[in-house]
Amino acid sequence: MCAAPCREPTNGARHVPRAAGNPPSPSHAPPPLLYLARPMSAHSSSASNQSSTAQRPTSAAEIRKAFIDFFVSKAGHTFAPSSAVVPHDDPTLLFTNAGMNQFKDVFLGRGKRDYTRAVNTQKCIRAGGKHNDLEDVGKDTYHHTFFEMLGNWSFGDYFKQESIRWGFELLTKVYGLDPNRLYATWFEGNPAAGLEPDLEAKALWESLLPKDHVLPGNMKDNFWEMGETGPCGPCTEIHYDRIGGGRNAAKMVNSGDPDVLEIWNHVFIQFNREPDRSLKPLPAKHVDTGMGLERLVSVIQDKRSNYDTDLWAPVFEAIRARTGARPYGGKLDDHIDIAYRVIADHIRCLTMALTDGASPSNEGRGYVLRRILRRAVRHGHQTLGVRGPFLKDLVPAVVASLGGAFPELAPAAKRVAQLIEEEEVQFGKTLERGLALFSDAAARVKSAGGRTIAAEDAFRLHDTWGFPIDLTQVMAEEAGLTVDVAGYEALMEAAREKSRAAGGSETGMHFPPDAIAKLEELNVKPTDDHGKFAGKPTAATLMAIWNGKNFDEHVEADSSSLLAFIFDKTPMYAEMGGQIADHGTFRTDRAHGHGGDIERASGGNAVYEIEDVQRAGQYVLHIGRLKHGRMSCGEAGQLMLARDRRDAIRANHSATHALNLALRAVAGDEVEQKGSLVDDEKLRFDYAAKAALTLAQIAEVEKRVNAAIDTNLAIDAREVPLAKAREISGVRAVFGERYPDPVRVVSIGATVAELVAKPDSPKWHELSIEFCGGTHLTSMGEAKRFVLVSEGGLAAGVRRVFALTGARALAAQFAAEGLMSRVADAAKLDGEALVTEITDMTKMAESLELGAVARAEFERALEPVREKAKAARKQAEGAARDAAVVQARGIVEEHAKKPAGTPLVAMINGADAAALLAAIDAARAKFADTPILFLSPDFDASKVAIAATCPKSAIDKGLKAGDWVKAAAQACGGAGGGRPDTAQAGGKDPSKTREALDAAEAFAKSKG
RNA sequence: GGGGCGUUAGCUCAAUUGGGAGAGCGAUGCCUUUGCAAGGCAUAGGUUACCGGUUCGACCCCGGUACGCUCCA
Repeated sequence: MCAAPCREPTNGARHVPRAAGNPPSPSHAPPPLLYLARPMSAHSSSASNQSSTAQRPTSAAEIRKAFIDFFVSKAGHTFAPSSAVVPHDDPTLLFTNAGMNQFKDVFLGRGKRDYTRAVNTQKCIRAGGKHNDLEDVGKDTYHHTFFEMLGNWSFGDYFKQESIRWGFELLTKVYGLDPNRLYATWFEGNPAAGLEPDLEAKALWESLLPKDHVLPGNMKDNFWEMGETGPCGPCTEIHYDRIGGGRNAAKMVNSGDPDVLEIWNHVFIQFNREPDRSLKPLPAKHVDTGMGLERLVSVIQDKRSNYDTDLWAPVFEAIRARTGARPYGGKLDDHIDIAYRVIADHIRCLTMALTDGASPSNEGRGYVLRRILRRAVRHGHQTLGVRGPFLKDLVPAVVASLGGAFPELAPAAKRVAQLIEEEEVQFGKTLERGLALFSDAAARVKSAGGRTIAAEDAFRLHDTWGFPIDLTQVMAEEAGLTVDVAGYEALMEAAREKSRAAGGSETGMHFPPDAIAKLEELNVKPTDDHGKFAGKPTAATLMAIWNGKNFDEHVEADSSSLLAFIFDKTPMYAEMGGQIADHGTFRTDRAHGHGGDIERASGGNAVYEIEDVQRAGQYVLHIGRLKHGRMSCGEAGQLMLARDRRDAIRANHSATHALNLALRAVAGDEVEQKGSLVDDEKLRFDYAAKAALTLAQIAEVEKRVNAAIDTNLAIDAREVPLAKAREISGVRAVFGERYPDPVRVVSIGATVAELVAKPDSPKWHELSIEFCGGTHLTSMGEAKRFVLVSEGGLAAGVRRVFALTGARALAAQFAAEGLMSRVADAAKLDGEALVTEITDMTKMAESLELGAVARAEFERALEPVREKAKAARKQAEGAARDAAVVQARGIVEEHAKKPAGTPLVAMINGADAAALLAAIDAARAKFADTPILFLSPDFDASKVAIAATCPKSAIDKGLKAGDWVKAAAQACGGAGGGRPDTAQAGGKDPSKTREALDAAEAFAKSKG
């Protein structure tokens, strides 16, 4: 049994061609390898005997398969398919960024699997958040936004020895890598952090590799942490020297040399990082390894760059075919090659993410995707000279290269391409607007004789129009300008700081994994929550009291501190599956049990109010405050949930199921649930659909759900083995969700027994049958009424509806009826009353909860009433204007008798500012060279409107309209102003109209 | 989650310090033309997203709501 010598001397002799220009190969083959692999431990030797004789994997697909096969056959690892790259059940995570994500709950001690060893290739995206490789993509040969992570795991099963030995065996015997080119690092310890060196890993590696290939590493490189808090531990990294040739590359390990690269990391999880930064040993030790497939393939295929492997070739070819660019040349500093790498990487990432249910948007992960798409589009347009949407045409190439490993790609390809195209078109529009803005800024700079685009402009282009700084720079360059980049960076930093400073704080109860372990130590049994569906008052015993840091034996009333109580059993529902938690109380009554206690003096009864219920592993935490008395562990009492709240939640949850079915019937079979939220006030349902619901469709959906309520369909829920449940025709499961086995089936209109008895009956397609662990009504009639209150877009291709049931739905219906009759009555009103009634009803409609259909009907009914008010207003305005003009004509006639050029000052009745201006126009038509000032008192509104115009001749003499009206306005308690040629003003005291007229006359004379 | 920006005629967008809401395209009508393309003249089309506030006066300033874009976490 030998490792390297069995192979032909490929890796050493056939040298890697340099990416940019081929340097001469080394002139010699490496010396024969002297190293002899030590015998594997008995534990690990048997399963892989055939692998040394089997065909060595070379293509990416074979390499991927070999990894999985090795661990499955080697030691009973279970193949756990890649979880979605969009983590549906972990809001703390933007994208799945490591293989261990789907096992996070296991490491945290909150979840269990029915296996202790797992293997897979995980779809990962690193862009945004803690791991952000986006900016590096394209510039080098090994950063990717999307990549596959091969991994194997032990959950409290094997540890360092097996992990390292199997890893070595896989690399050297299955993949045939030269052990003389492998290096391993081990954790050197950190006295400051109280961490011992990992001498076990060191010794293991020294038994496999030459001693000078086994290197110590520090906290940064060899101690892995999941996040600020959480599971962590020392790790050992395996590095590979691409050059080889007998050299010792130890110094290049972890030094950034692209030829000596980390290929596999084995993490030994044995601690938990607490919020106070201290480390606590975990109850069970785990292994978590990760090896980047793309890198491994480049090593095995003996390519210098990840992009030179068969994983990328089809995508590059698609880019070339679509854009007409010259073929990919593999050079690092060539713009066209950079564009190839960026586009290829990004389209892979987008295709995977969109397939798994994400979509570009303006926040969160959708925003990251938008940025990725735009970056790819820019490289395509600027460098490769494409016009119009083109990324969408690359989707099939990604499907072709990865569809084999990820079967979900092909069915989604069409939808994904469409989403990408829409987003490309949208970006085109944004670009156009930004371009116009840039032209403005550039023109300003040039006309001012400058050569530098101001930092403010560059920042605004970026911040408001999404123009990346490098794009602004390129465009400035083309216009012969530069950009104040330093100033721009400063503004960006200031904006970031502002955004950070305003960040909010989180509240809630921290319940770390070792608290769960402690509960087990204390012999507290898992909470029996079988009663949660019935929700009946339950006699329960208080088993543990968690105060946020420790477990207490007793606790005194204190409304300010939040506690978590664990009972032996509970009727309460913990927040899960989009249904919020129950509220309730736990009461003890000591007075009956023990006579003469101190507690008796203080009333005896103790009350714990439960504000939230959460699951932690097998335990149910009842989070709340002790309002009265004192409580101790072991004490018995009564657990009671808030019944009204529970009933409202049940109604909303059952209605959500009925809604799901109705939507499918009305909007098409492709309607797919994307999420839902059920609480005591409303229900919210997100689903994938191409188009918005029309009003008629909303009405139809309501009709169908209400029909289910009116016929009082019975609801049944029962646990069924998962495989059997999946056979039921018409059953719907949520995308990306993991279901337990057995799974609970909730059916409306047929019993679960009937479904299981005849799973393939086509009848079931017309019923709501869902996998669901929530609380439901026993029959639909209890929901009383269903009203869909709003429908809107959440992201491209995703719609969100809100709906009400029960009393709230009836109230919405009642309010709508009231509003409609008011509209009918309003048609009879006119004048001021009509206007205020319209405003009032509009405000009412805004503040009330109304059905979407009712709201639209109200708007439609109100429309003609609005028209009427509008017409009346226009007519009144016109009449006022006409009246003012008529008066003005009379005044003009009178004034014509005076000497030409005499300023005209006069009063007009019943004119507002606009009418006065019309009057002035009429007068000016007659006397083009005469200063004119009109005013009009309005005793009802306690106002005096004033307007004036001055010809140029008067202005030259110092009679400016602005000053003139001011003089008049001051005489009647007002103010005003305007330009020299026309001005308006107003006074507040109509009784002083005479004084105002006199003041105006006097002012004109003083300038005359 | 927190910022920034925007919302004006059917469309694309203007509107100087708060002082009389405009342009181009489109629409409609008429004229010119054998017809088409086009041209000429004229007309209609606005609660300046919505609700409040400040002011003599608000598209403009302030606050709130809705929707959209965008940046940062």
